Amino acid sequence: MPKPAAVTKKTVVRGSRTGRPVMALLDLLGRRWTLRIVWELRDGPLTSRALRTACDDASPTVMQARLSELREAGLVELLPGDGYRLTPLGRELMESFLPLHHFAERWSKRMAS
Amino acid sequence: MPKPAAVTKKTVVRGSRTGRPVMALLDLLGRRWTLRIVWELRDGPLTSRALRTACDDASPTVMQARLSELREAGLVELLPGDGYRLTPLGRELMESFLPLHHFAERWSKRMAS
DNA sequence: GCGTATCGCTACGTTATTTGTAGCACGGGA
DNA sequence: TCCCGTGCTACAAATAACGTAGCGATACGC
Repeated sequence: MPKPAAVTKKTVVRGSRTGRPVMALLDLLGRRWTLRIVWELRDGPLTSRALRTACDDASPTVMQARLSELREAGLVELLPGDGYRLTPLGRELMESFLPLHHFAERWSKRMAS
Repeated sequence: MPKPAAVTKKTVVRGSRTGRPVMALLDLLGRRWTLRIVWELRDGPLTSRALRTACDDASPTVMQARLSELREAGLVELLPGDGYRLTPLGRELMESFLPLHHFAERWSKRMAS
């Protein structure tokens, strides 16, 4: 097993030495594809391969790693038959991200001008 | 590629920069230390070294790379004498991030139990 | 049964990114 | 002058991600 428990073993290390939860979240979300995965799951469950396709065909290696981390973080769950979906907690995360989505629109317009 | 549209649910955009601002933001923030830098600048300007110390002593190489990206994105600026600080736009980003900060608290409590 | 398809997931070699350490040029005091 | 602190960079080592292939399991149609 190459990567059994990344979140509770490494993430929390790098992020939460000070005990601030936001650091752990910053560390978890500051990895490639993590935020994207949550974002792509906003409209419903996706199979691992559909998720991979949705995420610019990210490599399955890192995809599985992120999914394991997100599952261990209680944000994503696997439903046999339907694929992956956000847990209620993961949905909270997604909704908390919405202001950033709206900011992206303003940011884009501001940068274009 | 192998799967055109197995999931007819959303037909997700492929390519982060093909038109959706949120993808560009996701791409920018999905890099190590980027979100952390914005977060650490929330209370005022910091010198590059103070910022590095605040960010768990991140290497100066990646620090400068992120700062260049953030400056190019119009989110951070350098004031000769005071160090780096958020631009008004960067402050908007930081405020948009606050819900995620609050979520982190709930997430931490939920995970602890 | 068999062949084929999908699913979640993994092995492994190659490539890209990050790290750690050292150091540069510049400027502002003492 | 020398000493600091600033922003910033070089460069090899370590790490993370990529890309391709493939596994075992499951579910179909034949």
